[in-house]
Amino acid sequence: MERRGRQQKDALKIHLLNFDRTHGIHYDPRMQLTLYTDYSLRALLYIGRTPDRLVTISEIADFYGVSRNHMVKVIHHLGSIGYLTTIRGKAGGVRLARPAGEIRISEVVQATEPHMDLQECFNPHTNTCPLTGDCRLKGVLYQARAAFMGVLAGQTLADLLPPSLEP
Amino acid sequence: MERRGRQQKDALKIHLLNFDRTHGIHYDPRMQLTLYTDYSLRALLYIGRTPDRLVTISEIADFYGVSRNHMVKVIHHLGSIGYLTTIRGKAGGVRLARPAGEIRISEVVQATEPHMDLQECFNPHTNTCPLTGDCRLKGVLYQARAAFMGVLAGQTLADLLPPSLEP
DNA sequence: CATAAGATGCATTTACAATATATGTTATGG
DNA sequence: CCATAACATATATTGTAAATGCATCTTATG
Repeated sequence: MERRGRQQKDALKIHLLNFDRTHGIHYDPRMQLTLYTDYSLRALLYIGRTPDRLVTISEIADFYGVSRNHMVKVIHHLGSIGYLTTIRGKAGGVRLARPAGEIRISEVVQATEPHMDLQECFNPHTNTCPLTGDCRLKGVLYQARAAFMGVLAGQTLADLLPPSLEP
Repeated sequence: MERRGRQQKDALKIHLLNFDRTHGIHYDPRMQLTLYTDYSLRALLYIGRTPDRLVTISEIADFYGVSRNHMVKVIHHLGSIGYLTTIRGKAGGVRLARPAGEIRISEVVQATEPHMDLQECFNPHTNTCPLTGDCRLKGVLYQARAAFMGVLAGQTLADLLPPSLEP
């Protein structure tokens, strides 16, 4: 609510599907990463920028001014898939479980953005489009998605940290 | 509801943010185009495949088995931005307003997918991330998005039609 | 002029991202 | 050894907007 709420309260809101040519305002995208992925990347950035000590979830959430509950789940997930070492108990906290140079951004996005079916036809289980099989659009969208992920595959967390933190 | 509804009723549903490691099921993406864009592209495909006559909105909606209401708005919008010629009245219908080879897929997506802010920091008006300005992630995501759109920019509607329809 | 087509606005539903709450588990430091 | 501070986990609630439905208007033709 926080993030999009402000935007939506300020703006005249006419949904695209309920498009009103007298106002002609378009808003609200879908080609976006979830806030969950956003927070995952931000958490890694923060932790990567603080390599000398453990950081707590509260610290990260406070820094970004976001819900601690969200961050708890983000951190837990990143820990469970091997990006973070989490240490319970008093004086606990989290740190990177691998060198920043080995954390590939495309992999983080894939791990946090469960699937990236751009269109209905990407999921054969739910697809209903009768053109499937005789339609070249899907292939093109696949290529586009591959190009997108290809850029992210060329970057690691280390590449995204400030130069001063480079080894 | 139709499209995602089926998928969601069949599957065990545990939201990623409410991730449950005992089940461990991830679902529900966000890196996807809106159904609105989906329908826009499908409508263009159908109309492009029927170059010899006018087609009606009902015909398109029936073909794909989707809401006619949706399709009405999609067609109207595509008409208002110059992709379609719409003809009212009895014996009316729609046809392409330009040759299929001049309808660039990237432009259709941009016209129907209003903005594509992958992350909060893409919109300076609502951004709250304190790293902005000292964070290299945004630039990388920009590059990735550009790569995505670049692939779509290399394709026109004509490229997506069956070979038999090529001039 | 009845009818079949698109145009338009508004109301409703539903999904789910986001958030909140509650409680459990672990480990340390005094 | 236990109070406390940290992460772990499950469930419930909320808010937004995508998706859909419905009603009516406008246009043109056979």
